[in-house]
Amino acid sequence: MKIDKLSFVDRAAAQLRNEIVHGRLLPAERLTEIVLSERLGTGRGTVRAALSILESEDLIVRQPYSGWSVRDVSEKELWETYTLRGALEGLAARLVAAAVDETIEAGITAAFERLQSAQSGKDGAERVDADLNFHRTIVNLAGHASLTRQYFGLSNKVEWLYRWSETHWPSRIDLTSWHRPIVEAILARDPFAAERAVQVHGEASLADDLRDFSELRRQSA
Amino acid sequence: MKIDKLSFVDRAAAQLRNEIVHGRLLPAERLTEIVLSERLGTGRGTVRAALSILESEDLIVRQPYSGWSVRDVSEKELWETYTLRGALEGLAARLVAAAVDETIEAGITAAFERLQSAQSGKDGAERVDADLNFHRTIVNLAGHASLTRQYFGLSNKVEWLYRWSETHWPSRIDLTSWHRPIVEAILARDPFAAERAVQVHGEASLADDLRDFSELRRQSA
DNA sequence: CGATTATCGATTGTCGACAATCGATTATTA
DNA sequence: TAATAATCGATTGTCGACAATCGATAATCG
Repeated sequence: MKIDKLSFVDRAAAQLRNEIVHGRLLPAERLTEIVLSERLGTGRGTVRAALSILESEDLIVRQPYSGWSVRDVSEKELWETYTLRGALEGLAARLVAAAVDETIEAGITAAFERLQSAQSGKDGAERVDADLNFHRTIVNLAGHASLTRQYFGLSNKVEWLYRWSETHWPSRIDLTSWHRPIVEAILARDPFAAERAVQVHGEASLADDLRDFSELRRQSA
Repeated sequence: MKIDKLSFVDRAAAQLRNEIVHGRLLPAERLTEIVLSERLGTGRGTVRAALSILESEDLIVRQPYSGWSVRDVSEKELWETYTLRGALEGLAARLVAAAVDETIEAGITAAFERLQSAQSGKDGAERVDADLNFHRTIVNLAGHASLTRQYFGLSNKVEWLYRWSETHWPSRIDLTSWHRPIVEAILARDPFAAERAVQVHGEASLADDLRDFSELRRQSA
């Protein structure tokens, strides 16, 4: 019988990824292999391999012979992440809209309904989860393995930035109205409109986050 | 003084990447760490880290406790790679077209002129290089670090598939006419048209490669 | 005193040894 | 004999030790 438990490396990577994305490891925070090795109870080589994975996901940065650190947050980082997401998710939306069937319809509808519930509820964390889930759902329904793979890393960055901004400046955007155009375009089987809706959504999200961020900058300055 | 020579890991990764992209390591070929370790004259841990990098670039595949192998070529692989390239390069073209200045104009023009020279020349390898260079130039001019990074890995896959098809079925497409619409849209500072031109080009390239590939399949069957 | 060089502690880079797992082959047994 | 279990060689997974490099600080020298 084949056992498919995760390797130590994958588990270490998952834990560190989680800590970064949820802000328990702060932006620009220094990461030393031996310290992490002791904290995670695993060898340094293992930690090193895990850090290498997170580097390939662009969550951390390495300076040779000097050290690793969590990426820093900046306006440019926000802009790059959101524009990139627009491009990948735009492709996904186009593909999904061109291949709507029962499965896709059910998946999109369920994700959108979850958004609506979260919108009326008071749970801030669930709002964030539902939002991220909606976008990931679209990508996963596109039937494009490489895209799903690429998007995985990017969506972690999005989640990281999203939670960061949410922690410091909780947003009150209307999840339902912000996402409805995407749902409608997909269900209308209009690839071009779906791609466009995703891009518009991305630009609006970016503007929203950028406003929060510069406000935050102003306060701490 | 700071020495910035590449680490053993990076050098090993570069060499293996090169061998895969140029087809010296065949699609689906099995890679064993100890063998590579002896061939590259470096430790197994180093090779392992290099393989891990190549895996994150989607050039090779790992099966836990079983081994590594070069990715296999398939219609789906071709479709995914080219559609993904279209999305990323589309974003790049849009950004470039929206920010045309002397530098961009010079860069695009130079890349296009190289294409034209290669077109009239007889050197098949130079045709491929010039083509790949043109696309990479657009992305590099977009001023988008994350995009450049993501595109790096993807462009290696494109190069790999391109050379694979070129080896087995040299193409005689007209490089100049295939790329001129992109150049014109960018120089006309029309972001929308530039993105569209890139997508159209991508679809045509895909169709071209797919035709070669199925022909190859037919022959070996 | 200012600039260059040597030293030192801390951290990463590299390697080989040992353990865990896999897949195939052989042995066992109902 | 066919199905199941034990064995074995090959390969990957994990770890700790040692070497290389960095940045800062102290020492040297004009």
